[in-house]
Amino acid sequence: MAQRRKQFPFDEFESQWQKRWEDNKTFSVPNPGDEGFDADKPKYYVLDMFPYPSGSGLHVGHPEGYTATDIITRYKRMNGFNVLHPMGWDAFGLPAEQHAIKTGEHPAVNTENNINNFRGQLKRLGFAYDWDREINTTAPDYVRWTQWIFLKLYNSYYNEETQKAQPISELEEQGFSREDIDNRRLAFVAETPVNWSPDLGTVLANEEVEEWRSKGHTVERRPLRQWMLRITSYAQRLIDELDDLDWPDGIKMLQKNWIGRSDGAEVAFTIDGEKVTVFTTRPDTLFGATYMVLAPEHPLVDRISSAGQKDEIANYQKTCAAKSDLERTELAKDKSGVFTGGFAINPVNQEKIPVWIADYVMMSYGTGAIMAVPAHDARDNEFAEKFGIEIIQVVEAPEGNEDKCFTGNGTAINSGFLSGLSTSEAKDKICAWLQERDLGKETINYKLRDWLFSRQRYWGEPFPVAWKDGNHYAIGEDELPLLAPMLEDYKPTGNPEPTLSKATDWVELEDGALRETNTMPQWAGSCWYYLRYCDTGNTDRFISEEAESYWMGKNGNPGGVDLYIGGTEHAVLHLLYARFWHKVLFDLGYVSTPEPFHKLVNQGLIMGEDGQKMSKSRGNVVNPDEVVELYGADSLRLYEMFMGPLEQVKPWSMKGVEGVFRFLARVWRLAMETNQEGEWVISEKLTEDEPDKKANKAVHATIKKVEEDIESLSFNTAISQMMVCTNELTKLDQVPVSSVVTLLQVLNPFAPHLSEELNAKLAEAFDSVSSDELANRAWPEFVEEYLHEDEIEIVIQVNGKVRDKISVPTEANKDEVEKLALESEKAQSFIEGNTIRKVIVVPGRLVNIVAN
RNA sequence: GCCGGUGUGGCGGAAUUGGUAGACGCGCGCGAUUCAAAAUCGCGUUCCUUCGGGAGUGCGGGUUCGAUUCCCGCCGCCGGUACCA
Repeated sequence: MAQRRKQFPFDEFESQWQKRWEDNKTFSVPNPGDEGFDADKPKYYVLDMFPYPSGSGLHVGHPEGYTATDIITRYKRMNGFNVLHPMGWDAFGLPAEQHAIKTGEHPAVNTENNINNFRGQLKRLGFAYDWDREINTTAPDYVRWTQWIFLKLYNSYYNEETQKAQPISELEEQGFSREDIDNRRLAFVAETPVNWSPDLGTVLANEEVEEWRSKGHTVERRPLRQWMLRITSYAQRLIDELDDLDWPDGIKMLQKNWIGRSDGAEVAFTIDGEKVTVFTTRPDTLFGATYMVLAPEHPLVDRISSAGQKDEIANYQKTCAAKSDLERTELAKDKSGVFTGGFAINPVNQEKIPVWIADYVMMSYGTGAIMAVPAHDARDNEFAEKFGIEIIQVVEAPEGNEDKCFTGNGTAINSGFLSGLSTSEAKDKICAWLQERDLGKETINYKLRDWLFSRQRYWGEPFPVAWKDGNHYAIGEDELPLLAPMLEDYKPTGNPEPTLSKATDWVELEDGALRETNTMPQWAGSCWYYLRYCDTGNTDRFISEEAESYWMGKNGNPGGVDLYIGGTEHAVLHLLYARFWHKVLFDLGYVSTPEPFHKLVNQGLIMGEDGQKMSKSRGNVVNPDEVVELYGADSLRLYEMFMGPLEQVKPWSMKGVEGVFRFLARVWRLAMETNQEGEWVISEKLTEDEPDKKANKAVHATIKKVEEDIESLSFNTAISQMMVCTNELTKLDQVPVSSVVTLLQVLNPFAPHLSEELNAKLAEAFDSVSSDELANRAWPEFVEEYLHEDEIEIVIQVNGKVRDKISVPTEANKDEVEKLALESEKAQSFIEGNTIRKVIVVPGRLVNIVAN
């Protein structure tokens, strides 16, 4: 069977250019102090979310973001920036460990294989990464600094007065006890109810639970002693400091909601002389509190429940404890609860109200106790109706509101000294009243919990910590990295005992101390990788001061990573964790900005050809390798950028790939044609004559448009403009070489292989064409004059409807245009019989004649 | 439920501060080239039409000389979150 001739020989030249870039280190960028570093150039740091090198290799979603950053990288380089554009591997993770359990092969081996595969795939797409800066989170020289940063967290506390992290040694100097100090570390041990997954053999962070559950794993709540990171101290800063970031509003909102600030008050009730504090966001409704609810796990439940209720209470507590979170929320829409037999005194009116326990109140939020105001809270209302508890209205809704249970702002009624006040006035007044009597105070609560940081897996960074006599202590920085030992058997223990505990030789230290056997979660490595890229090989520091200050510093910029592109799935995980670590490092003086990522862009998901999410089971997965094989890397890159707006979700189309492939072939044929023997030779149509007006206009309009579109990340419209330009040039009988080369220059960031290849071929044939690589040249400047038209088309509307189009000199003034428009016969035929009321002239666009 | 996003031809998608709706690409149709096909090139392609025009950007209103764009009220789809007091 005859081989179908390729429209252009991408399979021959793409790999050659890739090799050349690699051999010449075309995209390596020196650091301050290095040879070849040009301090006069401004810096630009473009970052991709680095991939987890899975066994299945790259999918089409990866090149979407990576091509976008690649275009920016190449474009910024051409515009005189020192561009940092690195790539690496987020390589700790469960699949490699599962593989080890199955085969007995060390996870590092499997990880290495996967990385080699990923690297090869990325290189075949021609990305302009500085491969000298490649990092791997599992490499000892990386683990070393992850552990080092952990020790910074361990050895710091949050000073509430200065609102920043400070060295723990300050507390030692102030004579705090060991226990107090340990309780204030940013990395600390606590026994709390955690998310334990028996089949994964590890605990999970709140942020991770949903993901694993959706993959079919069970997750249950269980009290365990674990390492935690005090992210809650940063809750307010993590909200406030979002303001100056150039992030999508949606992502900011997601983070804010996740952190979940609510403003309210704590109010002290008394039960049998025992003080019980509740948290409420509506202290103004205190007069409407008709019962109180404690969380089933509330420590006071035992003491206050009456003898007659004890059994029922105990039963209910047992049922709740056995329920998973899922059952307690999604499945249990119905309210349940038990009366304790106890009564609480409402401080504002001394009313005795019944105290219940119910699982709609969570021990982990607020104080684990609420005052229930069934008239103005939907949940309390439902509960009160079910159990027949009194409902007292204390807020009058504004006119027109008919809600059965009004939860908005209104006017206080039946509320003693608050009656008649607006909700916000009443809040202020009651808070002041409570505060005066020492019965309560204004409080802010956050949904955010401290970050559960330990895992029971093998394939993660060990904690640089050991235990002796029940106390933990940090191992010396000089002992880092602390690497996990080889194991015969990587199987989880099946209970919360970490896998590493099997390595008894490793665990037991000479002085009788025992190593911590938990490991860090996969997030640890990604919390600071963007810093390591700045100074990859540094063996003295995680990042040098000079490198940090140049790449991450302000230098007249907003500071931090200038552009960060990745998927939305990390909105509340990686992006929140990394911001937290960065702020700690900032407080301790290691980095120069409070935020790591100045501008964030989320690329939209690429769906399958059927419009469904790509998945193996649906059989709609597109393999990028196959696309490269059939159409070349440039086609894949170009297609993914042409599909639609970067941030939008969009379906794949193989026909669409063919479309951009055809476009590239047209560009190719602008410069090349086949001779009698069927070989590619320089096109006869090319000329070294000066481009005429038409050619200049086409090319310079393209420079302008592509430039604007790259700046706004509107790659799809930039490509469409280049298509227009190519079509225009193709139509010419004589094609000016200089015009073609300029088109190749603006196309280069998008389709680097083809554009370089053609430029090289043209350079051989024409003296006027430089043989310098396009990648190293300056971005062309468009000439405004070439864009100028002598005549422009003006639309003539009558009563807002287009009736005619006329050509007028560009310089024509309003009156002239109006005059010409009124002379239009077509327009007149529509005006006939009516009087002209008004004529609107929009210069350069249209004339609208209003007549009736 | 709440929060966010989104809705434009047969399809992916374009449209400066409100100013020619449908750029560009796909698909489709017709033609050229060819022994034939592929590839390529050219033309056409929102719908309706009595060929004068008329309608049209999820639906219903409003502001305006003029609305895909601004305002009010609905509806659909996608994502996040879910008893957070």
